Amino acid sequence: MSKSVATLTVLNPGDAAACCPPLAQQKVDSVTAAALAPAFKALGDPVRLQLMSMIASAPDGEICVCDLTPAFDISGSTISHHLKTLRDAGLVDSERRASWVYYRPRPGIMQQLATLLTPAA
Amino acid sequence: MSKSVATLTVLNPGDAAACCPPLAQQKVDSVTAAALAPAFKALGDPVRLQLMSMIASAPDGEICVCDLTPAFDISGSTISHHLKTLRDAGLVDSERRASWVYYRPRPGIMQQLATLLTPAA
DNA sequence: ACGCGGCTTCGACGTTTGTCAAACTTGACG
DNA sequence: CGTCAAGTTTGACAAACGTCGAAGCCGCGT
Repeated sequence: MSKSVATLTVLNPGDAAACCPPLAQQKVDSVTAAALAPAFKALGDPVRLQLMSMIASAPDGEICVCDLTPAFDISGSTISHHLKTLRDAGLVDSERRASWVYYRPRPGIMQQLATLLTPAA
Repeated sequence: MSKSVATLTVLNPGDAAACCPPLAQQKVDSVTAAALAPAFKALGDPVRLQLMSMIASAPDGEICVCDLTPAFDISGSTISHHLKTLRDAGLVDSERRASWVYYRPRPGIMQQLATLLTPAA
């Protein structure tokens, strides 16, 4: 009911559809644009870009919110809000363990976006 | 007054600095995040994502606004506004020729973003 | 010189966003 | 239980955004 090929999986929670025609190769149709734009939008804030980077580069493949928060000068609730935005965009997953919540990058999606931005040929 | 190396040129009009450490390889510092986030933000709207695609995939390396506008259901002034956003983000260049204005992708920047999103190793 | 068509700029509008403080939820530890 | 610490949710608010129509600017044809 939803195709997944190797390292290239779906984007949004729910269905497949939106896959990865290199932006510069042919016009992105409006459906794909609507599906992919939110991911770029989520990365379009400096704090979230850093958060995403910290999560994606976490040595253990995941990182505790308690390790993210002190890296910024903004309130914990704002960090939490940004994390929710990343989650809603399908970029990360979260899991609660004991008192702490861990965030982990969602595989595939970054690859999808990278491919989209890749030069035509 | 601004370095340009092969296919990897600068991002913002004005200076270099922001280059391309694969997001998942090490934490993106706040300066880089602040420099790159606007580009993602610019791509974070469905209309602009399509516009960018149409510009980047233009057969002649450029495309007339008059060919962009009719592809959408929104007013010409809004299209123009979105194009300005893409221009301000350093993603495209524009040039007026006779009565028409042509947009062309700015080389390098897309590559930069793609590299940033590339998996760690 | 004039008008016209293509595009941008300006004002205005409702909506969304980023931020905070305060209230709430969840699990751990006495 | 009672409390405490870690995160999330809620409510509020100013700033930024997406959109439009109207006005402006710039080349071209007549």
